[in-house]
Amino acid sequence: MAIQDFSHSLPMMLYRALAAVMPGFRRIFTAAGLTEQQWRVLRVLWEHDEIAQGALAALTLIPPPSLIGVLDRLTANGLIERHRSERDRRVVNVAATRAGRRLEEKLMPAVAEVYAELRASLDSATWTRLEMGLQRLSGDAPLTRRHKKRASRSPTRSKS
Amino acid sequence: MAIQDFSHSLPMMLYRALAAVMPGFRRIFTAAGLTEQQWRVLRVLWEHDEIAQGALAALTLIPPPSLIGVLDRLTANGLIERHRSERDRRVVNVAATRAGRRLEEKLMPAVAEVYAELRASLDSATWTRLEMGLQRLSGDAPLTRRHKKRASRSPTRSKS
DNA sequence: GCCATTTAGTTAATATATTAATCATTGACT
DNA sequence: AGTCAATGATTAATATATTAACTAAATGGC
Repeated sequence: MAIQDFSHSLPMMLYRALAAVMPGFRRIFTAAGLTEQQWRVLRVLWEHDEIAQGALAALTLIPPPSLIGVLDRLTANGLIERHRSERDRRVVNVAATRAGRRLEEKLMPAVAEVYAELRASLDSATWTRLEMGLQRLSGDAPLTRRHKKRASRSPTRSKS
Repeated sequence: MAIQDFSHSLPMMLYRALAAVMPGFRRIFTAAGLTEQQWRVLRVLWEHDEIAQGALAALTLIPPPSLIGVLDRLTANGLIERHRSERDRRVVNVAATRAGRRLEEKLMPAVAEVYAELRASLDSATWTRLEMGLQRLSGDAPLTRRHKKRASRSPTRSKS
């Protein structure tokens, strides 16, 4: 019966949640001349110094064919650089340029502020349960707060 | 601090949840020669007989400029029809053709099955809390189970 | 050391998203 | 009636998503 009502199906609720949440952030990106995908790439590069395109695609959730064009435009704007790996010549590593890194200080404060407002729009229990539900959907480890696992994937990965 | 870790930001968690959930459904659509957006349009038309494009865009979450092309292709495939309203000649009404309606019986069972599996992959409390959190994000009425509202939007709208 | 297989990127073709601008029609107001 | 602002749909330009195919480089046998 739940699925009968299309508008209240889980996928549509997820899409609506994104449609409600993203415009606030997007305003900041576009004001800086960035698309959402370009922002995501930079956001990851600020946490990683140098990263292979495959890993970048996985972290940004940008499909590899789309990533090509996103990186092309970021390169054209002088925000990133691509270096082919010497050890494995199939791999292309990506890094932010100085200009790309400078955007972090320029944009993160405003984004953090919008994020804080978003966070404040829900009570803490609802927020936590929402995160938990989303993690379960994504196949992530349950991660109940009480028995928190330590570094289930990469060993002692810092959250820089 | 939460926002520091990009991968666990709420938007990325929403995107990851969709990326985890949609492929199961998409397999069914594409096997029937439909895109996800075309499916969404049909899904709404099965519940509505006839609907204006603006309302259709809102219900499917397909932006009006994109909807044009989606409807063009559905029309080309004989699954829908467009009729310009006589009362208000700006309005274009959309309806499923017989072929479009036939797809409901052909596809809904498989989709309902995937949806049931998805539903079963979470315990009922987690599912309910997830839905609640998503509704709050979307600015929907809180809708706590205990004090359920009756038909807040359209009066006694059937959930056919 | 050679070959089949796999892996990391890339290209191609089609469909959709985003933003701004345009067009016809309607409604309100004078 | 006539003008103006608002509405519903559409077009245009650019960016991204999706799927399949393709290339180059590495890897695991044999």
